[in-house]
Amino acid sequence: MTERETQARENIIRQGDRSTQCCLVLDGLLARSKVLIDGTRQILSFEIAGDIPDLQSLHLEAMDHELESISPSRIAFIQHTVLRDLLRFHPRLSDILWRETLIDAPISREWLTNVGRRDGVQRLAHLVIEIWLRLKVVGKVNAMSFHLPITQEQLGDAIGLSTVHANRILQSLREKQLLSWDHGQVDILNLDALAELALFDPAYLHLKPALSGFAPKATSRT
Amino acid sequence: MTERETQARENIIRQGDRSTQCCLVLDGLLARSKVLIDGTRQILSFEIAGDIPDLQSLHLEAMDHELESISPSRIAFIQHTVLRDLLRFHPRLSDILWRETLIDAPISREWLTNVGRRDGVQRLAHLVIEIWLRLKVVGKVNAMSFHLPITQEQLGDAIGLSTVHANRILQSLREKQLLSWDHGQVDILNLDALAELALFDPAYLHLKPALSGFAPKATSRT
DNA sequence: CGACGCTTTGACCCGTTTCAACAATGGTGG
DNA sequence: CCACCATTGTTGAAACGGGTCAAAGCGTCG
Repeated sequence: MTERETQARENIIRQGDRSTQCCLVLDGLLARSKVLIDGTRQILSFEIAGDIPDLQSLHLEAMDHELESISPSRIAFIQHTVLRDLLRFHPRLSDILWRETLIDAPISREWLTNVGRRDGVQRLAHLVIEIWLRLKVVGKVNAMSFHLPITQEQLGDAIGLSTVHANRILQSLREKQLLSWDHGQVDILNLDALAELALFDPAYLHLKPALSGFAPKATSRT
Repeated sequence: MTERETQARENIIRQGDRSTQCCLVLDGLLARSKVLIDGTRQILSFEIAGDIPDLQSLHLEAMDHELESISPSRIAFIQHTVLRDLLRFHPRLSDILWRETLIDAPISREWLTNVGRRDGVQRLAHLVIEIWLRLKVVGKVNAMSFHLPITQEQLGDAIGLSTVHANRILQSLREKQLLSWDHGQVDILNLDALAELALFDPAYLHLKPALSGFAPKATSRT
């Protein structure tokens, strides 16, 4: 097991790579993304402390997407062989890691729904709440504020919008007094309104109930 | 283990359900989908013979999406308890099933990219090729033709478009002589052109190389 | 035959993209 | 310490893709 510091915008794993190790995010912010031949990019997820973005490489041969650092980060690498030995003798751990990889898919599906069926304002609101919740679970939020050092271009790539439009949507949410976003410092000013606007339902994150601490108004009357 | 025949448009598993069993598609066509509070729907994936759509329920408590039959289908149910007993004594099987669940995420990510970064024509082309390839692997295609009995409303829900626009895009692909689509009978008339148009790269399906039998022109010159 | 579900069409509207320019910021080297 | 350059954020105008609504074809089945 080795540890490493990355700079911002560093490529960690490339599409097509055949990994012999998994990486664990200790601190910082990474993103997984797909780059199409025409150069357009879709960010698939953000990876924060505690995430193991490429755990899938344990069973899938080639990486099907890129993994890059957004901000300077600290990551640990664990050899597949080591991990496999561990799993052989600790079946419980196997289940835990299996569950871990399972949560990838629900999040991707929610993002798919986000991009496919919500408009720009909703998409941004939804993303903000997701990140806030996930950061909260690992203790990286300060009440309603957190640090998300992404550019508006990256924001657009995450929610399937152009940079310019991402900017305009940010402004509209600021005008509505729903959030502030300045130099990567995000502040949720009205969580309930934001959640209702985004049609946010935290179920897809599969958090332990106690950790969620957030019962969205919008979905409680089903 | 029990077996069951479903009709078309039957709900198999509901969002929020806590399953005690997994289902295996023996024949037919199912879809997973999310329904937002405002009634809009996003289809997340199509499930064909050989798929185990809710294998995730083995480790995740509640379902985060719906599972419905599109056409009359045959499905088998296996109790979690039975499966868990099996896994305890056959660690190899555990790995195989783990790998199976892992492929969910890449497909969702590709769909996310599809909806987020491709235009309508590309989205439809991409979907058609994916289904064709997956059906081919399980021997359900006849050369370049296959059966995909979905309505244009469902098609729109899958690629994040309105029904009307899905219709118009279908027409444009027909006019370009790229495919024909009549009463659920799909015929790919020009695979290469379709793949290039869609920027299709089959890597995300994680098929064994021999099974793919398809090296898209568009990506081979990277 | 009539009803129903699905496909197709037209017209109009709106969200989003694109392009281009400009402002703010921060870092670099002279 | 300042001039310069590269990023990033912001704005406006015009164009376009896709959405919406409503009505009309079409096929199938009881």
